[in-house]
Amino acid sequence: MDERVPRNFETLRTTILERRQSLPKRIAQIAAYALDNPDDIAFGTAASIAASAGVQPSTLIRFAQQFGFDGFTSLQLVFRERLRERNSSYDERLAALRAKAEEGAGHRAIFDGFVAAASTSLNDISGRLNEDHFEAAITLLAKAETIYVLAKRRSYPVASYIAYALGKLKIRNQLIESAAGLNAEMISFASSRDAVIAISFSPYAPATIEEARVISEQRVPIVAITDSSFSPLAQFAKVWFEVAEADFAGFRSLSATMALAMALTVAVGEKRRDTGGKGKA
Amino acid sequence: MDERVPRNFETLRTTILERRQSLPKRIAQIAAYALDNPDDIAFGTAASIAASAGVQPSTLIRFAQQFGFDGFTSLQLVFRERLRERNSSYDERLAALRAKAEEGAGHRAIFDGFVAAASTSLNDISGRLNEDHFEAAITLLAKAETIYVLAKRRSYPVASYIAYALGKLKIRNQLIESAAGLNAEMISFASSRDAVIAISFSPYAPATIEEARVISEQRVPIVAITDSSFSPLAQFAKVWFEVAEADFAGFRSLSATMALAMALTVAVGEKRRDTGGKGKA
DNA sequence: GGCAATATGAAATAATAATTCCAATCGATA
DNA sequence: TATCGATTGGAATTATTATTTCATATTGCC
Repeated sequence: MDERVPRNFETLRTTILERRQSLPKRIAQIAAYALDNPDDIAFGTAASIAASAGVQPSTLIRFAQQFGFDGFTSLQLVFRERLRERNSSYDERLAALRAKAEEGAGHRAIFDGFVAAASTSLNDISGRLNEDHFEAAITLLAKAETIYVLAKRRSYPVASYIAYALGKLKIRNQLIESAAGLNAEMISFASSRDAVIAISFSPYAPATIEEARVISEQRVPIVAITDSSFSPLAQFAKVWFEVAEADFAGFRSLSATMALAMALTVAVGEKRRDTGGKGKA
Repeated sequence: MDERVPRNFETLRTTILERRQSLPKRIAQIAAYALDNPDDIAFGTAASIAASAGVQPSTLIRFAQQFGFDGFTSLQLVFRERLRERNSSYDERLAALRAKAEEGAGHRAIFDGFVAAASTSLNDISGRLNEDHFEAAITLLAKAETIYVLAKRRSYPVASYIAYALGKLKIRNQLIESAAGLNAEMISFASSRDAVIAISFSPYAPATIEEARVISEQRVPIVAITDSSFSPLAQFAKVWFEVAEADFAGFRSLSATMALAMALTVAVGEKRRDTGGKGKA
């Protein structure tokens, strides 16, 4: 009999499929599990995998031996190698986009650069959102009578979209935008029954920070979206989110911030509907 | 001080980079190794990693503790999780996000939904951009003395970002935004030596359409970003782009539009620099 | 230059995990 | 249905690996 040890995942896979019919019941069970959950094999321990697959650890070892390995450990190496090698197509594509963009191949490259930056940012935030903070922010905002939205300059587009969406959801809101002197007055109306969404990224617009400070002194709770824990916004905020946006050509993406902002807004709208109407519960 | 344990790789990475300067020598050595060889951390044993990084295993554990983990094992989990996630292909991940979002599993699902919508839109536009149109638009805008930016409601955030970016690039521009009656007057100043970027999606804001009509009658060339060839904007435009944004919970993403807008803006800036300054060549 | 606090190395120990072993069960065959 | 060989479960054993400890070195500070 041909007693080659499958050195790579594909060979192993083929071998397993070939012999599938003639395998003992429990061994076949593991075989199926292994092909369905290769990541678990790569990371798990013999005991944990065996439990997930519904067999005994010893059976797992028999499975490995059946296919010419000398134990579970060497079988596992194949599954780990696979993970190392299989560089995700997504990241490759992104890297390619970025590379093309960076070598400056015309205007198309600029476009690719911005698409790549946006994708990267989204990808990033998707794994990074702190759910507790998210829930806390929603709860806080859902209770507010009026939601003030505070952002300048680069962050202003996000604020204006939040204001638009809040309006559509019939949630009372006030955009604090004007570069003129009306802000101070607007802010002075805010009370602890209201709430603020403040957005600012480095270099932080001084006006945003100052207004956030004033408003926090009025005991209005603040939800901040910013870019690091050292952000001056963070210290005034009840809840804050760290969003790392990738940049291109000196302009940072807004896609992650936008996605977070939209999610917050819609979630607040939903929560209000559930708890029956606006204002403090 | 807020001593959160970085639960995902990106957060950890950021934290490491932030503290890099203040870390003890050997710890820093491991930090560098970890960021350079994340796969090794994911798969190796404490001893093997320590050897590769040129330190003692105990130092590796101290490194983990320094960052809030209770030992090497829990640190390693972060590196493993990263591999797991990286490895699912882009489309798989998107599908998973969307599925989770659609089965309505709480607020987190809302967030996932918006991230998925944004990613989808970006993915879409990336393969779809017409390069000739793109070049034409850039040429047209680069020649303009003043670039007027025209958008309301949902599209307004994009317009405001364009205006911000144009400003940063020192390109004269005028945002036509006010809901009050000043727009007509503003528009009346525009001439054929200027240009317009107009953005509108169904349901098209009547004001945008009307203003586009008027301005096109003044022979001001228009670059439009809209959502279909039936868009009333398209008929007034010299060049127009079709952008299909995915939506979630009734709110469409803006990510593709944003990326296109940024690319246009920056490309125009670049073209102007190349052809020596602003205005008509 | 001396002292305290911090960092490091190396080995001992504790924990965890893989493997082996043996008894029990199952299944085919006569 | 009795029997043999193959298969399986579960605990015992062995191995590997993480963690702790403690002595030593280094650094920062007065």
